[in-house]
Amino acid sequence: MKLQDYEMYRQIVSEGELTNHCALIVSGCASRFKTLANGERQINSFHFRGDMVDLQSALMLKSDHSIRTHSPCRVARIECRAVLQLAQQFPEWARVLWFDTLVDAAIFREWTLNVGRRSAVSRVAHLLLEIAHRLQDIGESDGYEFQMPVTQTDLADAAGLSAVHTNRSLQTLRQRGLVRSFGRTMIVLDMPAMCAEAGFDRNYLYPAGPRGLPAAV
Amino acid sequence: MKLQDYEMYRQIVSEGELTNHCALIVSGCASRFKTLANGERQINSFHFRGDMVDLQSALMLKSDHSIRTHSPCRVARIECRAVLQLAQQFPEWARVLWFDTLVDAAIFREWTLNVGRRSAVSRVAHLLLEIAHRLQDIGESDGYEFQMPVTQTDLADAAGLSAVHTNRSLQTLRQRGLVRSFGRTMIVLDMPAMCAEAGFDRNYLYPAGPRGLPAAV
DNA sequence: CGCAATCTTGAATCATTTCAACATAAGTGG
DNA sequence: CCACTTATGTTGAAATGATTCAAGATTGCG
Repeated sequence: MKLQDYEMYRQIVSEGELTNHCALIVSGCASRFKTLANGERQINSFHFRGDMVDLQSALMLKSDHSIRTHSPCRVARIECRAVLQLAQQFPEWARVLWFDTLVDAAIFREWTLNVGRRSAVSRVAHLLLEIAHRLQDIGESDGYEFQMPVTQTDLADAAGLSAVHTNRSLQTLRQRGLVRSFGRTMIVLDMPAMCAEAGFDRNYLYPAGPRGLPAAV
Repeated sequence: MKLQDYEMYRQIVSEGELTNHCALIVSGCASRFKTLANGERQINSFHFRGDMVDLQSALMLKSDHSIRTHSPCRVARIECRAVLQLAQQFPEWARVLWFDTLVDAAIFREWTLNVGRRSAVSRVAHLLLEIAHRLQDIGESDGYEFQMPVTQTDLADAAGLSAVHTNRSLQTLRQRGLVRSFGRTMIVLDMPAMCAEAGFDRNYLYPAGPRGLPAAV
């Protein structure tokens, strides 16, 4: 295992690349994304301190997506072999890793719903609420106020919207008094209304844990 | 383990439900989906013979999504406990199950890209190509010709489009000579053009396997 | 201070949805 | 085998929602 520091907006992993390491984020914010031939980008997930991103590399030779930092990041790079051995030797660890992947998958499903079926305003609201919860988990938010970890352009790539329309959707949320923001600070003013607008149900982030096991990894 | 038969358009699992069993599809076609409060539906994946759908139930108490049949289906229902024990006792099995979940996740990522960033015509083309490959895998297609397992309305719910626009996108593909179809029969006439239109790269379906292991489950 | 990135705005265009109607196919019972 | 019914597919026209482009305002950084 080796610690490695990345600057803001650096690509940690590139689509199609052969991977030898899994990456655990020690500090900062990163995202996983895929791109189209014309360069359009779809962000699949955001990741923060404590997230094991790229866990799939343990079993898959090539990465089907890229990973990029949205801030300076400290990353612990763990050899795939080591992760595999862990899973091989300790069934409890195999289960924890599997569970982590299952949670990932649940988040992807929710995002597909978000991008596929929700209105622009709802999509943006949903993303904000997910970020609020994720940051709360790691003690960087009280669940209402937080520092936006990404730009509106990146938010747009996560929402499947243009940057301009993402901006306008954000304004709608502000005008309706659901959020307030200045600079990078974002504050959810009316949580019930936000959840209603977003159709947000936190369960997908915190699935009732492994049978007979604590849910937390 | 118990075999169970379902009619067409029956819900096998419902969102929020407590689950005791994992489901393996023995025959037929099913889909996983999530719904919005207003009833709009987003299909997350299609499943065919041999697919372990609902594998997540092994570790998660509640289901975050629903599963529905698109044809009469025979399903093998396996107790979650049994699946867990398998993983617990045999590291190879733990690895296989984990790998299956990782492939699932890769497909979800591709779908999010599809729905979030591709044009209507490309989305539909991409879905058709995925279905063609999946059916080829189980010997129900030569990769070009197959029986559409779902209606256009369901295709629309997978593409994140309205049924009407899905129909028109399909017509565009026909007019441009990329596919031909009559009744439920669908034929890809110009595979290179289809792949180009869809931005289709089969790798996400067949990730290079577990290190030192055959990829197939 | 000045540059570069990010955010915001307006107006024109384009893609997609909606609605409502009709056409076709598939399945059911007489 | 036909008439009936229902599900699915197709069409056109109007309305909506989102994108694009190009410009200006603001912020953060060196």
